[in-house]
Amino acid sequence: MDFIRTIITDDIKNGKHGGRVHTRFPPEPNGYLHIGHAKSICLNFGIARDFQGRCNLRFDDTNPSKEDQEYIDSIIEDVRWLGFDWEDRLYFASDYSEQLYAFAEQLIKLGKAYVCDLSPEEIRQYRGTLTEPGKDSPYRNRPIGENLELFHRMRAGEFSDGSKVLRAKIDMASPNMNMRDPVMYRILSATHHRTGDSWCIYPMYDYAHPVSDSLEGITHSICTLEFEDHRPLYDWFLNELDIFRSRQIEFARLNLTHTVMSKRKLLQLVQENIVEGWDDPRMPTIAGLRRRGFTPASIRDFCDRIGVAKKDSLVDIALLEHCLREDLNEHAPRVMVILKPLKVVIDNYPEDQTEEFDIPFHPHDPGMGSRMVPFSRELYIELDDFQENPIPKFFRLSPGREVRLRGAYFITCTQALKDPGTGKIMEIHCTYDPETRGGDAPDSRKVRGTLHWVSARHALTAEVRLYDRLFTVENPIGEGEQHDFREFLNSSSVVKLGSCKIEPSLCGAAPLSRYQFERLGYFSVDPKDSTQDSLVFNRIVTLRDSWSKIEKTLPVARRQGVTISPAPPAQSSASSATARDMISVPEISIDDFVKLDLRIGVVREASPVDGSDKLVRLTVDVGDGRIRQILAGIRSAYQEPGVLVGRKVLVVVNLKPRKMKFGLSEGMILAAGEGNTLSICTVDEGPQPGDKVS
RNA sequence: UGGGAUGUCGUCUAAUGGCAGGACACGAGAUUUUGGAUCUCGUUAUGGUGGUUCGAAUCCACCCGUCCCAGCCA
Repeated sequence: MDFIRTIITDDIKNGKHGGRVHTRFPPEPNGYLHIGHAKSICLNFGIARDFQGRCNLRFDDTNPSKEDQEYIDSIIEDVRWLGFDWEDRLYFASDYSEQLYAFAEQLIKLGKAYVCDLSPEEIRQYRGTLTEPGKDSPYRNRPIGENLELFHRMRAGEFSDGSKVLRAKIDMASPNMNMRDPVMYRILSATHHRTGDSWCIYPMYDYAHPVSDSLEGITHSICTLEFEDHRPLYDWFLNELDIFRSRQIEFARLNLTHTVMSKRKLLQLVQENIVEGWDDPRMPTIAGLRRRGFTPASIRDFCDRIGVAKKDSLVDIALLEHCLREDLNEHAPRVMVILKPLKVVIDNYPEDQTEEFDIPFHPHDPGMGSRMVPFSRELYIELDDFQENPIPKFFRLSPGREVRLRGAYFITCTQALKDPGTGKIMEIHCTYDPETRGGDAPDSRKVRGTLHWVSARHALTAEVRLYDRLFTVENPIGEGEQHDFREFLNSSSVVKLGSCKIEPSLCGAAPLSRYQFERLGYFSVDPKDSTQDSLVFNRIVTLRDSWSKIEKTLPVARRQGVTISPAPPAQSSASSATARDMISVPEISIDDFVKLDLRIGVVREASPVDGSDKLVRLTVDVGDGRIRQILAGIRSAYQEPGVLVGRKVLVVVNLKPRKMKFGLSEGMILAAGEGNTLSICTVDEGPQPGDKVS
């Protein structure tokens, strides 16, 4: 149970509010809701559900200059879609205008509020700073009668925008800035999206919110951490007015890796056409997630799992993806779609023959039924499922190899036809084994791979959009002040494939319906760009992919099926490693690589590590004023590590130190090669310890 | 440099003076007509230093790190 539910449980136990629990979700209609709001929605409505209470939907519409009906509509749609119900309790702070005004008059009469004629600039100056107290406004001690009269005239429209405000009279010397006579009302001659032109003064959040909560009998007013400093003010208004006392409780807002959450930055992405609108499937907005194909249940599950606390956090988007896959795995029907088609001709299959296979929609849920999938002599398979020179551990199709076509037959590749000019594979030829109909071998021989396929003659063509994370780094706004978050945009966050081959059962698929494209991921029908005869699919999320992990650990050259020929010794003076040595480094992106801080270091000591036959203990001076210990697995090449003393080496210095059995290792040194051909990259002259290597 | 918060595995989150647990991620294995799913196993944490106590993530003191606050925005 989270800390808020603990508080509420205690309140109920103590009979507070007669055991009544009433929350509210209070969005300002000035933007679209995002997944961070979903956390708040799930919290507020979830608490109401758990404690047999109620939750209101209330729009905090006190600033007509930023708000719009469009946002109200989208917010209502989004909260509903997430699966929550406010019954008849849809409220607007603007509905309380008269009450808010009357309470303000009451505070004036109590001598707790005054009309102030200072300009915005003067108010700022009078407020003081974080370390110095403010000073009283010259209008602070206006007589009550005069305040009342001026406030009436403010409402009547006698003064220009910004010329006067109503302020609470609290304490200009408070260490809490919010208590230094905060503004309660400002003059704003703007047309309000709901109240039109009937008002020209509008209450500020700090005043309107506690009063609105109180009016609605909200028992627990849950908001985010940045309002913690406002709580004394929240309580002050309710106390001075002596009205129902709601209790404000703050929790940490949601941050997600590989995206941004602030309304301002999301707006920027939209306005600068970095994305295609608020509902772009890459956006973390509810509208974007919905269009992408996310299920409301997976978002609710995610919000349950991230918990609620007061610590600032950055939740791994992998958790969201996990919740999605868990839901979709259970509920999405399986179909076969080829993203990048490669034609396969089955030479021993009769040219004019067609047959159909009855393939279930779900491997473990017979209740989902099945569909007939046509098969013929010419098929499409995935381009990636064929390699002429298969790399290690690749167990799909290659010349001479047998694989299973899902639910159909075993086929064996006999030949690959290449474009003589480019060497590109154009078409492959196979034979099939009629005895393996349905995908089982009568002699129970095994194949390593099972491929998805689509009959060429029966296939439909569709567009498929592959979406990926919007940003390449975990926290685009946390990379230091010299960086703009747009620097980290993922250039391949969307890849649109125009001529994908889909199985005929997909014909007429409904907008937003979700499928698993076998071996590829989960996809849904784009509701905006699909038409009756041309479907567009969005990739919601890939399948978990253990192959890509295997692939990443393979050396670049092997992965591409390149034969490495021995290279001549490198001429470079910066390194004694050869080109051949360098090529077998696992691939990382340039973005990853630039994060490495490589420095020249001088080896001061080098000795074998007792108890380890691989490690060498080095102490290295990298010019930062202290000597680092580095444990390196280079013993095989340096039986007598002493020879390294005095050499200049290349050190990665910005790594988190690793605690090893034999001590702390504070860096890595660059080495190349394998087995006993391994050698450390050394530098012979020029650079000094601490020099940056680029 | 004022005030308010907050520090537990890589990440999120439990443990309210008594065995530091779970989820995700990661790794290994089994299984598999999706390199999916499923199952089994595993690695990894109380910011630091003192103190109180039989016993401290928890209480106390000091230190350190991070976040928020000087809108007539919310």
